[in-house]
Amino acid sequence: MSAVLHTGRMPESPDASRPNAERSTADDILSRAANLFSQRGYHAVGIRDLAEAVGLSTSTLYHYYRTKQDILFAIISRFLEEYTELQVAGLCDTAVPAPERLERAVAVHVELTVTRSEELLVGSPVLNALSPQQQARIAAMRRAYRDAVRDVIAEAVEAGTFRVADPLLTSMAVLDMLDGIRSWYHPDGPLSLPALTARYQTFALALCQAGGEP
Amino acid sequence: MSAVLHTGRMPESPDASRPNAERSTADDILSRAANLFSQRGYHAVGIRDLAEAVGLSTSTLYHYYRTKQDILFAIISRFLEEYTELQVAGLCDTAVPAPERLERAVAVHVELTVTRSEELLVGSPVLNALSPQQQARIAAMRRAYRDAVRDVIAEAVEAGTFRVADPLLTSMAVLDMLDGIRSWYHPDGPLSLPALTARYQTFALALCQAGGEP
DNA sequence: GTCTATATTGAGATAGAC
DNA sequence: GTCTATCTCAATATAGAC
Repeated sequence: MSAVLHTGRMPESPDASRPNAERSTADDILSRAANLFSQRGYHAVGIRDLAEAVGLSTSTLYHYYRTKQDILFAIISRFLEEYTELQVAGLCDTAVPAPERLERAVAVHVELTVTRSEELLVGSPVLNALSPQQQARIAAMRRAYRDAVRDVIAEAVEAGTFRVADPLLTSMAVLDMLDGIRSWYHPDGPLSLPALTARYQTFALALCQAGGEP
Repeated sequence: MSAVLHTGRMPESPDASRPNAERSTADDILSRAANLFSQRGYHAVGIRDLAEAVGLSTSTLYHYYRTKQDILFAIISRFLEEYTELQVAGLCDTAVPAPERLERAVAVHVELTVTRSEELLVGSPVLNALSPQQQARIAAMRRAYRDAVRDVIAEAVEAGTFRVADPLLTSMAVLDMLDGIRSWYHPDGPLSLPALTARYQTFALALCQAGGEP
C-alpha cells in the first residue's frame, strides 16, 4: 500500500513507468501552487507569487490554466479522485472483514493526511473560492467516501461486531476526527506515523463500539 | 446552562439586564459581519458589502473599526474569550466527577457550535488573515481549552475511570470530532440538538475508554 | 456619527512579439 | 511555450464636509 501512496504520482504524468521522468510544467505549477496555497492560504497567494515560485511569467501560467480558480480545482480534484477511488475500492472489498476494512481505511487516511497534506484542502473555506459546479464535484467525491465508510460500519453492525446507534453519524465523527489531524500534526514531532496510525485505528474502533440507542 | 448560552449576549452590550435594549452600532457591525463571513468567506466579503448589509457607509464602518482585519479579530476573540472562560471553569470544577465534567463540556461545545456557528471561525484558514499577534492570542485561548480537556481526561485515567494511551492526543481527537460538526450540521435536519448532544457525549466517552498502550 | 467622493494599491488576466 | 508590457477593475482605506 505504502509503495503506491508514496510516489505522489500525478495522473497525467508524461511517463509514470520512468521514476525519474521530468515532470511536466503543468504538474510543476500544481505542486508549487499546492505548496504556497497550503502555507499562506489561497487568497494570500498572488498570480505573481506563483509565477515567481515556478520560475515562469504570469502569461505562461495562463497558457496552462485558464484561471487561478482552475489551478485550485485541479489540485483538489486530482488528489481527491485518486484518493476516493482508492478508499472506496478498499472499503468495498468484501473479501476482508468489515472492521479490518475500516482499520485499513484509517491507515490510508492518516498516511495521506501526513504525506500529502498540501493537496488536502478539503473541508476548508477555501472551497468557497470554487465555482458551484466545481464545489459540487468535490462534494460528490467526499460523499462517496463517507457513504463507503457508513456502509462498512452498517455491515459490521448487522454482523454484530459493531454497536452504534447511527452508522451515518458515526462515519461523520470518524472522518471529522481524522481530518482534524491535518491542522496540528507535524512529522518531526514526537509522534511517528505508525504510532499515530495505531492510535487512530483504536479511536475509530472505539467510536464504532460506543453503542447508544438507535 | 442553556439559559446562559442561548442569549447570545455580547460582553460589551450596553445594558445586559434589559433584554430588549438597543444593540450598539459596533455590535451590529460584528453580527452582520459574522453572518456574511461565515456564509461567503472572509475574503469574498468586501467592505462595501458589509456596509450595505449594516445600512451604513464604508466611512462609518471605519469610524468603529480601524481595519477589516480588526473586525474579524473582534468577532473571533469576543466569542472565544467568553467561551474559553466558560469551558475551562466547568472543566476545572473538581466538585463534579471528571467524566461528568467532560460530558458537560461536550454539551456546551455542541450547543455553541449549533447556536453560534457564525462566530465560530476557529481552526480554519481564515485565521491566516489575522496578524501574528492576533493569531497568537487565538491560539493561546484554544490551547487553554484543549489543556483543560486533557487534564480532565488525565485525572479520570489516574482514578481508573478512563483508559487511554495518551490524554493529550485523546483531547485532540475529541475536539477535532466536535469541531467537525460545524461543517455539516443543519438545525432543521432530522437530528435535534439534544439527540446530537447525547450521541457526541457517547462518542467522547468511547474515545476515553479506547485503551491502547501508553 | 454619518455622509459623498476619492485616493491608492494590488489583484487577476490579456495583447502581441518572439 | 515563453516573454515584456499593460489593461482593467475591485479592494481597502481616507479626506473632509455636515
